Amino acid sequence: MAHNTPTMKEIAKRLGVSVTTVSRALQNHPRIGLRTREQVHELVQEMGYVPNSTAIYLKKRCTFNIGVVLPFLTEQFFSLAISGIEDTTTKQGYSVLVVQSRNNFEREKAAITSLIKHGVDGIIVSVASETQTYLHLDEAQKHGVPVVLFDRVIKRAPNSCVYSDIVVGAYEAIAFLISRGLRRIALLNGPNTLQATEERLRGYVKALQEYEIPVNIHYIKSLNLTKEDTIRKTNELLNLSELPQAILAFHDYIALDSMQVCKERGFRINKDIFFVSFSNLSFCSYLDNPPIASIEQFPYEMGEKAAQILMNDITNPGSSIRQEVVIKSKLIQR
Amino acid sequence: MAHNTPTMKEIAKRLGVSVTTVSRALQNHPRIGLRTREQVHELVQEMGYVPNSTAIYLKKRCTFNIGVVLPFLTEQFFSLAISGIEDTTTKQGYSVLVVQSRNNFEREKAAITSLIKHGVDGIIVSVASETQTYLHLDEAQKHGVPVVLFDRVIKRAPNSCVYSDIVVGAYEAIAFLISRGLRRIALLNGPNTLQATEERLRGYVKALQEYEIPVNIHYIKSLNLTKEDTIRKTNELLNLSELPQAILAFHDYIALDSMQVCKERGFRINKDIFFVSFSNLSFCSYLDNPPIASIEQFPYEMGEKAAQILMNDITNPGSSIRQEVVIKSKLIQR
DNA sequence: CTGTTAGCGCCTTCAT
DNA sequence: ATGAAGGCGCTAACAG
Repeated sequence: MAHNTPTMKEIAKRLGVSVTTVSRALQNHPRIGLRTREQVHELVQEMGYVPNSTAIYLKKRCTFNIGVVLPFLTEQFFSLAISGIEDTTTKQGYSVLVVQSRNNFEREKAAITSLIKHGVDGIIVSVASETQTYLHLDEAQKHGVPVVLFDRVIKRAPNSCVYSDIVVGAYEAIAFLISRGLRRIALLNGPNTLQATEERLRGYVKALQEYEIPVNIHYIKSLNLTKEDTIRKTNELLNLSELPQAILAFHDYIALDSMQVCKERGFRINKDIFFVSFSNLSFCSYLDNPPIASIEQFPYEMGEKAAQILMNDITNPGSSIRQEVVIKSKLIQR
Repeated sequence: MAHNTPTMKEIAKRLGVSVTTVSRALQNHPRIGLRTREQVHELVQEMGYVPNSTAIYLKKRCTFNIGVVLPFLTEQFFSLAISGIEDTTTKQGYSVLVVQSRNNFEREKAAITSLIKHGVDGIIVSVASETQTYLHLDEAQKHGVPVVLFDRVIKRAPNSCVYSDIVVGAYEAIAFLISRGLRRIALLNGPNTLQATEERLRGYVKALQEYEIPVNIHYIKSLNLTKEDTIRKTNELLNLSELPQAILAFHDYIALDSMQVCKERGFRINKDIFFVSFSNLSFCSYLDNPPIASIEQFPYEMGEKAAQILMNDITNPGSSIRQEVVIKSKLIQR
């Protein structure tokens, strides 16, 4: 329970100077004797002195920690986003506190409270599928802790946010399938609480309408993102008298589970039924029959951008205006 | 740059009591007026007071943060381990600072220094493939920050560590292949710096010897865990006049890349050449031809155990004796 | 039951 | 060029 790092006080004592002098030497303050500065730096090396950022916090009011709250680290999409966040924040001396919400609203709320308690200087959030409100984000703002949302954003929230142009992505995916001569296209969509769900639907409908294909309500399923639900809804699609020829999945994980159901029921992937999905996860390249296309959303870049905005909000608390950044997605054919 | 959380001082002022009283009320100190306590709690709610753990740190000498350093969050193995760590530490009010080393020693070293600077109470490390020394871990110990290693451990290090019984795992994997009638078995092993590499080799050799199969030195390759190297070494194996019938891979990611090379060169997976690997990653179940067996290493449990040991080291700094915990692995046939 | 005092490690005026 | 003093938010003796 006790860090025993040497303190400035000890260095000062061994050098027979005041703590102030040591402090200034460490900050390369101009008005300090060259000789003294050198001695201090030597001793710092020798004693392995590390400044106590916790104490600095009390003065400067910042911990150089930021918090990240997201559904699952195990989804590559999010771990890539973390990498983007980490790379831009560490450059500025910030570390990253990671908490998983597991798509549970209560956990998400607790995570944010906990992060505030731990004194983070800012928070980046990708909300849980359950989350329907942004009041828990307000709490952070109230404490002067800026919040930036990414990917799973709540657009009516007052926070800056970074997300990809899902409507366009979904539109292009459907257009691609239609160009392949497919017309009966189903949509395994996400939970209705998510903005991203609505946008996929918009792109889907838009493309169908443009190509004058009637929208079949039975082809549109809303999932809660659990495996069981994916299996159930896929079976519902496969039980229809007018079988869909293709499925646009909410993301690759959903596609994978759905594809498995199809295979088990004797459908040949990308022959009897085609798949297109979001995320473009790298491991799909190992599949014999991956989705024929996937919408790359550049999670690393999204994390990067979100971190940049947050860093800016932290550094210039005054000038922080709400930003909405759209990362262009890209349809990758396989 | 400024958290504007209400402080105890303000609560005290509004209630016309001293800060101490508020402090005690908050801790449910026995010697405090019931009435006062209630008033304090009410005001805390109303003002949204959150204790400043940074300030508490100065007294208690603990930040309730722990650091985790590991190669890649994008490897499911590690993100599962994080979940195990997170679940056991959050129970005790600790948060997790995550830093990725990307298998680079310098990054790992910098990560540890940074974590110390951020005042973490303890650190959990899975070392980079490049790492050959544990001197950078000593630095933490010197600062009174306990360190626990997991999975990628350095066993001659003075730290507690948690790892799986790789020798047994490799042995069972090879025995399994032999029981399938395969005798020419190659080993795509990890970098020689890792303990885990040597252990895989031990298990491999032991099994072959027990079944009186000569060890062919050309069947044993040491990889640096990059994709390029995996491709190169797999090609070397496939160029041998006596082709291996099976390959034991360092882990599933290696197996996947290696399998792809085999496929490209016209070998049929699990017909012409069989694969077995470590990790038992969930997404392998989506493959048409996954490795016929994989050694499950229970990363979640490993993280959990490492966190438990660390929590104990932090809470009882005196009684911390070096522990070495072995998590039993399990051969999963597919 | 409550208040006073001192101090955790560091930074920042204000003096010297 | 250097020191002394005060304070960031909180806790913990020590007094009442």
